Amino acid sequence: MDEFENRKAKIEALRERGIEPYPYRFELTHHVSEFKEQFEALGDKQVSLAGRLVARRIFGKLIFAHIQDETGRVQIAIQKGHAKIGDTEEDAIKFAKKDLDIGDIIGVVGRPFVTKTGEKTVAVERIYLLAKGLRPLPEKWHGLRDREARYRQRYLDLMVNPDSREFFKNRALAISEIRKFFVENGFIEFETPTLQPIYGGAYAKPFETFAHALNSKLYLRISDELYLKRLLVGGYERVFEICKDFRNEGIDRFHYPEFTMLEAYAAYWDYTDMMDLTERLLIHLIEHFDRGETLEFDGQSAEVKRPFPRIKFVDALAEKLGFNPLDAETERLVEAAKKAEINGAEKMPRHKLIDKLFDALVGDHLIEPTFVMDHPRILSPLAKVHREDPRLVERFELYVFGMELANAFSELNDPIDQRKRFEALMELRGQDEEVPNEIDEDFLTALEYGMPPAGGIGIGIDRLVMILFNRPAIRDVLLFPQLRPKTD
RNA sequence: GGGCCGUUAGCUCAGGUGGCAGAGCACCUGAUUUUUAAUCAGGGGGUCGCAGGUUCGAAUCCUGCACGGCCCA
Repeated sequence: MDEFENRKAKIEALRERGIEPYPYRFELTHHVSEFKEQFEALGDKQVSLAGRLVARRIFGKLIFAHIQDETGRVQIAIQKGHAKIGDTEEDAIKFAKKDLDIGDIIGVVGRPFVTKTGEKTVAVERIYLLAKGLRPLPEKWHGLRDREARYRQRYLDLMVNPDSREFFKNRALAISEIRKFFVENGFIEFETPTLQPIYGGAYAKPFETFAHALNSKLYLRISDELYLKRLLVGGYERVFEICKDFRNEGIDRFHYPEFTMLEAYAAYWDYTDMMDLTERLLIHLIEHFDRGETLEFDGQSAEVKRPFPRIKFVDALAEKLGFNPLDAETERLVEAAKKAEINGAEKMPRHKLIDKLFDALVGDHLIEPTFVMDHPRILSPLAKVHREDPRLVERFELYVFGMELANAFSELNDPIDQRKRFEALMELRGQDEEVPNEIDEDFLTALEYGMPPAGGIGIGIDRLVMILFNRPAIRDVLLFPQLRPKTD
């Protein structure tokens, strides 16, 4: 009989003895961390704790075991003549030896005491089975190492790898902290559609679906930009949203088709105000999580100090190329792209060439948080033309450890110019499959009613938590990454 | 899409040149009232990712496929 069958048999045996292996409720007085923190003050007071039985050492008439709850592990001691099964008067020593298994969820009622070796322990008076576990836990010493298993069965990873449990909690706390930061800065969080009839606000291949009730094709959002801007038109002045965006593209260490994005827009701001907000946010998070002045990521380190260095897109690229990319013949850019080992350069539209060249020659090498400013106009159809140079737009991207972490504009609010930019973009359709399916006329109508001048930003939350907590692969910051179905 | 690497017990991993499939943890039986990777004695557990091929004989060599990882596109 294998372990699974063995444990299943125990369920029936327990029920026959009147012990329910899946009862409804248990009254806790303390979590493990509270029990340990309040230990001295507790004196001889009765406590009750619950958690998963994760280790057990049997000495005949005495058993030491550890239970694990969300806050940590604590030792419990079950002594013959002192501990009873549940609410009965039956001695619990044999129950704890034979009926319980490592992996079961149990509750204990008992009193604090310190062992010979000084460990804070619960002397058990009553022990309750709260949920029988049927499967053996992964190895107690090495935990669950296999990456595939950790992704496919994240619950096991969380159960046995404390690092993993801590990280995902921190991710959640970071997102709460980001929300708090924006709210404290006067922003209101709104919810905009995930299903959109026209995908826009970014360049990306969308996921498509069909709504029977509307008899129409819909797309999962690649961005929420055009909806948040409608809210500015409607009269809200500072808006943001943290949501999933979907891009039907490749998966690698830095890209995943379903990712978490923050977008925020502030009326009467320009991109310099957004830069200031971005710096403050990043510094705030680093301080909140006590990460020090130097971030470590994937074997590299970066000093994070205000103000972040600021470089100009065109100047930085021109320096690497030896010529100005804006004036250069396209052939010259193709040649440079080949030299930089960018594949498929011949077929690339000009804007893409410049984008790829920038990443390869400049962006990938920006380790410390750096603002790259004032991009060529063609790359940025939603940004306002630069107030000093009409070939550029007012835009910045924040690069950290070679990754693009944020993207912000002085938002284009001139409806005539916006229409021209969309039309220019539509001419690229066919050349570039990431161009939107059609012009969002309703968005243009909204702009025609007047949108205040505004600064806007998008921040990749997955990447942000990657650098904040030094997790160098995006799958390691996602709880349940998609994998192909496993066959045998 | 291309290159390289991996897949062996529930988990962590060994298994030169082809020759009876192993260890530790976990599990089962017994002993054990201060252990904490408890200890001692004994025991059970395998479609070696899947499918073919070569061979007297394949976990091992070859081919294809699946899944995963890393790098490139």
